[in-house]
Amino acid sequence: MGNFRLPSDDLEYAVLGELWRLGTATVRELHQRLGAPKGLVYTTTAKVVDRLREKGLIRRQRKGNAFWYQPRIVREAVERARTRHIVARLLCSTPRAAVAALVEAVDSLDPHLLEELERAVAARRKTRNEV
Amino acid sequence: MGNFRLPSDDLEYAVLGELWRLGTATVRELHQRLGAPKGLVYTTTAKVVDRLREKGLIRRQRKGNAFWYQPRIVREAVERARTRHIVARLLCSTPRAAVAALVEAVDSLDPHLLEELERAVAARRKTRNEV
DNA sequence: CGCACACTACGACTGTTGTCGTAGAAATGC
DNA sequence: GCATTTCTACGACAACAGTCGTAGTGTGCG
Repeated sequence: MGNFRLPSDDLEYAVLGELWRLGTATVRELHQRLGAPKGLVYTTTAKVVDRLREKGLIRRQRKGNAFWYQPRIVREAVERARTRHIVARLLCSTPRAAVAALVEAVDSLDPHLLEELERAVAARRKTRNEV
Repeated sequence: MGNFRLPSDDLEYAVLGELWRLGTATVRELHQRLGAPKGLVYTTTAKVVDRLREKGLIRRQRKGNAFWYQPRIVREAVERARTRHIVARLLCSTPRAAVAALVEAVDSLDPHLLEELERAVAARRKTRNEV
């Protein structure tokens, strides 16, 4: 896996996420799914795509007159790294309180996810015990 | 609670967190605890403190020739808002996978926190059932 | 008094992201 | 062939955080 910088903010992640979902897409498709609904102009989306390419996160191939873009790295690796980074920052000061805030945030965002969280914790503990 | 913008990045949060911990502090104290260990110069810390004040997050009082700073808002409110914001961004694309990544991140950061997380989830569920 | 030291104020620069505009190249339609 | 559309390339700007330097204003000590 080559060098890459993690994208740091929302729009870049949204575009990358969409590319992971679609597998392959043109700027126009990404723009229609992401930029346009947010009221952005085409070139804004194009710029974001371009910067993702500069960062080595996606690659492209000429297809006709346009380019087709696709992710260059597997989703899981990036999301894990990103999540770890964010969680580390979240928990660094007062871990216990932060964990509680985290649970509360998940629940208030979508109560279903609290059950999901519970399952994930249980699964993780099981994995840990097995190994 | 007046208007304020959430601080967005690490150093600002670190300073704010330290102020919450200490209750009251001068720039020099904050610098000795945070800036100096990171190799920053005094004025860098001072600037961060100043920007926190611009954002309405802390206030100050003259004491002799220096200022004493203290938080203007309660820790919990800010941390909850911050956590919710971050978690929302984390979970927006693929919630289930993101929850798993989150659990993994917590565990890999500090295994003790996995148990803490489990307790927090249980506590949250209980609260929810009672209410 | 005069010098050294500490504190604040403030400007400046860099890097990053979001945002857009313009310009040029390529394809398409008539 | 020419006009319109569709891409890409790229420069530009604002906002923001981190970072530092300089200048001014004190306080205190010899």
